[in-house]
Amino acid sequence: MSETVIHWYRLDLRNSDLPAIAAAQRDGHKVLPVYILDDVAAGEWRPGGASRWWLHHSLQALSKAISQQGGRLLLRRGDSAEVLRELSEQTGAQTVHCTRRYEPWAAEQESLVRDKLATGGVSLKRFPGSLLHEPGTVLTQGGEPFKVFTPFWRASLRAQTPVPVSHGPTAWADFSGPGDTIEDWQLTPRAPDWADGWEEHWSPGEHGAQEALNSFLEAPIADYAEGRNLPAEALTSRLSPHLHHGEISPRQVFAASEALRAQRPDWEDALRKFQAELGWREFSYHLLHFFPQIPEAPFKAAFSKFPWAPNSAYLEAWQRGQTGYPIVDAGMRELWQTGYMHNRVRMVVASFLCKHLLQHWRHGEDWFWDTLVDADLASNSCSWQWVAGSGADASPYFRIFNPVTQGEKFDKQGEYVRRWVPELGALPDKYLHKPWEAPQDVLEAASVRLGDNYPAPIVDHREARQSALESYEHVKAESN
DNA sequence: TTTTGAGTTGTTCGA
DNA sequence: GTCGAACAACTCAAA
Repeated sequence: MSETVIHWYRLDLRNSDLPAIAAAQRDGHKVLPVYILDDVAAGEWRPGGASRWWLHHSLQALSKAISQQGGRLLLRRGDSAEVLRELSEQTGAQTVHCTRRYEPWAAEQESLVRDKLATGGVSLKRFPGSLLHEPGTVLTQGGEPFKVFTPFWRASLRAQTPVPVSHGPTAWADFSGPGDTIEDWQLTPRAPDWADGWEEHWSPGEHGAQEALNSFLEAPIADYAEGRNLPAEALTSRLSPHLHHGEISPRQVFAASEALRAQRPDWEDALRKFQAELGWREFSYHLLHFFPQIPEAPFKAAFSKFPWAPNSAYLEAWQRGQTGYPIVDAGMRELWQTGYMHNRVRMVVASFLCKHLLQHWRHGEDWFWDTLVDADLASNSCSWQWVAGSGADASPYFRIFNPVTQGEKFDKQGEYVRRWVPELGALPDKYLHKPWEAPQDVLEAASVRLGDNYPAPIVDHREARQSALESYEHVKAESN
């Protein structure tokens, strides 16, 4: 008689390349799938608004896929350890499987669950599945964690090539006990529904993830090396929310890119660059594992003395896309309207918040956490620290993005700015990224009234750059 | 242990 | 308009 194993779904919302499920199949067990909404355990880092919208749709997709295979995804809310204990009691399951997570709170949660289950003689088995290499397996020759990306990624590429595990259809267990419906959880916004229309931008779920990968590798990859910097173009993979929720695994993405690399030597450069983006995700998780303070405190201690200049009006102008710098405002509005922002623009807006406005990177981290559909603790916190200069292998302090130059370089025709900042739509290209330099008659012809229907720049670039450089001098003095 | 080479994504200035 | 150098010095990783 086959045993029942509980699969505790978390950020592994798929049914392929899932070692935890593969193991249950191998042993001939039936699988009872459960997802538990446990906001208390996650605390401050429970999913933000945009992520909850994604989670809602991703769980719907997973639930549908499992039903089509004759199973039922059980939804429960509450303390994970308690829910799992109760379920194992009700079903007689001796084992709970899960895919390992690496956030400090989640690692802690796994220990608590393991201990609680153990009191009833039930064991928790944790499996890999969300990374190419488990943290701790890629180390320097001295056995230390890498703190620089390039050597880390080179060592990762030298390590055994990660290959997806294949498994067949799962034998889902019957269970008729009570469960919530996804609607009960009210994960999507109402009044106002700020996510209205997002279904047009995204297809959450395993199927959507595979489609995104396939269509990316079919064509956009060819121009990726350069094209990935152009925010108006659809030349990035947009896989980040799928990867975050585990609808596709990095091993599947890596394997697909390796297969293509063997076929298309002319895409070598583009594919290597794309793989390196998976590398940054790996590096962030690796850093979070070894330095669990990263979401809260500067990686470089000297930065705890950085003279941030809190200013809620600046912060709010940035959040609302009202800084008067078109490329910054376009990015912040894309974020608010779609739950996403192009990578190039993320760097520009982040640099602007930290360096031009001298607002603490944690404000940016919090805002992105709430508004991004791909909000991921590891990537988000490591990337904010990278921009701020306080992180591992961080951007040098004197690297301060000029929002005008960035706009003119990567959004030459102004297509991106016009899409998200329509009030500037009629300005000629020449002034689109710096409307304050346009002659009065040009502004009038374009119906742009600075300080009225579009803000004047809230800070002067040259002055802001100067004071940022001076602030960093302060950090340097502190570290001596 | 010491030394050496290298380090995601930029900007500004002056020739 | 284009190009190279300076920016400022430090830490990391490997030889």
